[in-house]
Amino acid sequence: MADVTDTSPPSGRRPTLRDVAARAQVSFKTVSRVVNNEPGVSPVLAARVRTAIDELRFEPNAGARSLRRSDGRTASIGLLLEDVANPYAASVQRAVEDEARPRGVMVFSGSLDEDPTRERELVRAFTARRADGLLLMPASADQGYLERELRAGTAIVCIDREARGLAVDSVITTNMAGAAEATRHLAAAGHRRIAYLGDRPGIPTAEQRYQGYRSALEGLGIPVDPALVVQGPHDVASADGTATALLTGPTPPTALFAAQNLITIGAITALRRLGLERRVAVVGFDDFPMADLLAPAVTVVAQDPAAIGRLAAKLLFARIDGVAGTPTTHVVPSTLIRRGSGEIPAA
Amino acid sequence: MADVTDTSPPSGRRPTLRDVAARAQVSFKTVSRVVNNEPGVSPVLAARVRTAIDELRFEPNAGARSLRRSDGRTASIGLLLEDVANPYAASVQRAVEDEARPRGVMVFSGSLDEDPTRERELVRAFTARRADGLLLMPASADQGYLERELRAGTAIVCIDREARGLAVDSVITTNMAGAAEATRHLAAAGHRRIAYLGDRPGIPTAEQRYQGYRSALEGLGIPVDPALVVQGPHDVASADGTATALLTGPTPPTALFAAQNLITIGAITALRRLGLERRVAVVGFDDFPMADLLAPAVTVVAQDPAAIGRLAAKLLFARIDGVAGTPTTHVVPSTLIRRGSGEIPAA
DNA sequence: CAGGTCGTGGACAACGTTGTCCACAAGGAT
DNA sequence: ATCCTTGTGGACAACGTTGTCCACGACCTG
Repeated sequence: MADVTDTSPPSGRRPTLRDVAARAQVSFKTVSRVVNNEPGVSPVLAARVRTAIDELRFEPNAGARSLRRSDGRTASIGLLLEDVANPYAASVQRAVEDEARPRGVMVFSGSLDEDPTRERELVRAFTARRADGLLLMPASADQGYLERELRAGTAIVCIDREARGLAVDSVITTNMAGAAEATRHLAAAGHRRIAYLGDRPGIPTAEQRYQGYRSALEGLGIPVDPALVVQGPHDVASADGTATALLTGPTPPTALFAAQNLITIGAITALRRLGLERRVAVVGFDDFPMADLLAPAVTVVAQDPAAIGRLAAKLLFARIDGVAGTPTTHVVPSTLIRRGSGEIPAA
Repeated sequence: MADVTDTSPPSGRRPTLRDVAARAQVSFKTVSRVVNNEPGVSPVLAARVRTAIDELRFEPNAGARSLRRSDGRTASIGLLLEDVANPYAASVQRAVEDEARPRGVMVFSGSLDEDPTRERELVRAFTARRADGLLLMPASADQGYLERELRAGTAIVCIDREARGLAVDSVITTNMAGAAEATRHLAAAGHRRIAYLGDRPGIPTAEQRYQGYRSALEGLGIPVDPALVVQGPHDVASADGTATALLTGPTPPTALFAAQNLITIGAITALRRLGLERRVAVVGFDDFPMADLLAPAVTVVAQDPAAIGRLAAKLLFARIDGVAGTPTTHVVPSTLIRRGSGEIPAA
C-alpha cells in the first residue's frame, strides 16, 4: 500500500459462452447446452466444445445464470451467527459448511454481536444477493420482518434460539432440561446454596436455562434465593467480576451453575484468584475447549453444536428443495459430562 | 421433514425496478438513478420514488447489478481457511469480517483441511461467483494456477503462508524468529535436551519454525539431536501419542517446543497423564484459549491473528481498489508470553 | 425574438446466461 | 414418392440492472 503507482489496470476479460463458441465453431447456445448437460448435441460437437471450455478455462458466470434461470437459485446461503470467533458458532459453521459442500452451495457468514440492527443489515445484504436460504441465530426480539422474505421464496431456519413472530423451523438444545439436570447434579452432591450466573433475561436461551434452574430447585424443595441469582454478564470479564462479588459477599454460595461458556470461564477465573477452585463446585452450560485439562476439570452440560448445525442445514436444504409441512422446533439433547468440578461435595 | 405435503409453492415475486417505477409513475430508469444517487432527478420525483421503494421494500438484485456494471464488482470476497472451526482461523475470519463490513462487502468462507484439491474446488466456486478478491491460506504446494484469476482482475492475498509460484501480497508471522526465541527461552532456563514437536515439513510455516529451532540451537552451541525431533503430528491425538513416546523413551527431553497449538495441547495432555507437567518445560507456538488457566499456565509464542486478518483484508481491498505496486510479504511479529510452563528449570 | 445551454426524464442497447421456438436434414412408414 | 417423425443446431427474447444517447421544455444571452 506504500508505493502507489497504479501502472497497469488488471486486464484480461473472463471468457464467456461466446468466446467458447467462437473457438469451437458452434453457436453459443450449443455451448450452453453442453455446459448444462442438455440433450440434443452430437457427441462430436460436444467433445469439441468441451476441449474449448478446458482450453479457455471457461467458468459460467453464476450471477448471469441465476438471473436467467427459472428457479432463480444462486446456490448460496447466508449464515448469521452471534460471533464467528466463538467456538460454539465456529463448530456450527463448520457443520453447515460440511453439509453445503456436497450440494455445491457456498456459505456467506456474518457476526451479529447480539445487535438487532446488525441482524437486519445482514439479512438485507444476504437477500440483496439472493441467497437461497438463511440460517439465523436470532439477535432481535422479533423476526416478523422476515415474513416477506419467506414469501419471496427465501428459506429460513433458526439456530440456538426459536424465531419469534415468524413460523419457521428452529433447532435448539434442551436448555431447560439441561439446566435442571445441572442444578440437580449439584444438589445431589449436598449443595443447598447454588448460585445462578447467566446471561441477561432478554435472551431466550438464558431465560430457559434460568427456568430450568428454578424448577429444579423447586422440585427439590430448595427456595430460590434472589441473592444467589445474577443475570446480566455476557463476557469473561464481567462474569469474573460478578462471581467475585458473589463469592466474597456475606453469604457466599457453595456451588455455581454458570449458564454459558464465557460465564463459566469467568467464574473459574474468579475461583482461581480466590483459591476456591477445589472448594466451590461448578457446572457450566456449554462445553468449551480445554475444559478437561483444567484442574479440577470442569463438569459441563454439553451441547452438540456440530449436530445442531448439521440438522439446521439439512432442514434448510429440504425447504429450499420445496419440502412443505408445518414448521417445527427440533431439539438436540444436551449431555452432562462429569469431570470433577461439579462433583465437589458441600462442606 | 416428516410430513411432506407440499401444498403451497412459495409465491410472491420480489419487486424490481419496474414495479417501483409503476408505483411511482416514472420510467424505470429514473428509479435506477435514484437508487444509485445519480444527479438529474428533481427532488419531488426522487421523493416519490423513494417512498415507493420503501413501500415495496425494493432491494436491487445484486447479481443483475454486477452483471451490468462496468467494473463488474460483486462486493463479495472469498476467504479460504484451513478450518473455520480452528480458533486461529476463527479469529482471522472475524477480523476480515470487521474490515469488510464498513465497505458493504460480504464474505464467503470455506475450509480447506490441507487438501490441495479442495483448494482448487473452492477457488473455482468463488471465481464462478465472481468474488472481487480471494484471501487464501494456501493448502497446495503451488499457487501458479491462480495467475489467470489474477489477470482476470481477481485480487488475491495469502494469509499465514506465502504463496508459491504466484506474485501476490502475503501476510505471515515471524515463524523463524518466534521459534528461535522460544528455543532460546527454554535454553535460558538451563535446558539442553529440548525436543521439537511439529507439523509435517511440507507445510511452510512448520518448515520455518523448525529452522528457527535449529538455528537457535546452533547459535547456542547445542547439537540438534535427531531423536528429539518429531515432524508429522497434526492433531491433538497424534501429538499426544508422539509426545508420550518421546517422554517415555530411553533419553527423554527436559523441555518441549511444540510448534503449533493443537500439538501443544496434545503435548500437555501427555505430560499430564505422565504426571510430568511440573517437571518438563513447554513452550508452544500459537496462543490458545485457556492457556492461562491451566496449571501450570502455558508459555507461548503468540501470533496476532486479528492483526493478520485485518492487514490481509486491508491489502486485499487496496488491490481491489486498483492500487498497484510490487507484491510484498508483510510480517506481523509474534510475542513470547511467559506464563509458567516455559520457565520450569532443568533438573 | 432567435439561438444556445441546461435540467429533466425516457428510449434503447448491453451484460452473460437460459428458455422457447423454429429450420433443416436424415430416416422410416404409408 | 410423399408425409411425418426424429435428431440436431441456431435465432430470438428475456432475466434486472446500468450506460449512452437523445428529446423536450425552460431559461438565459445577444
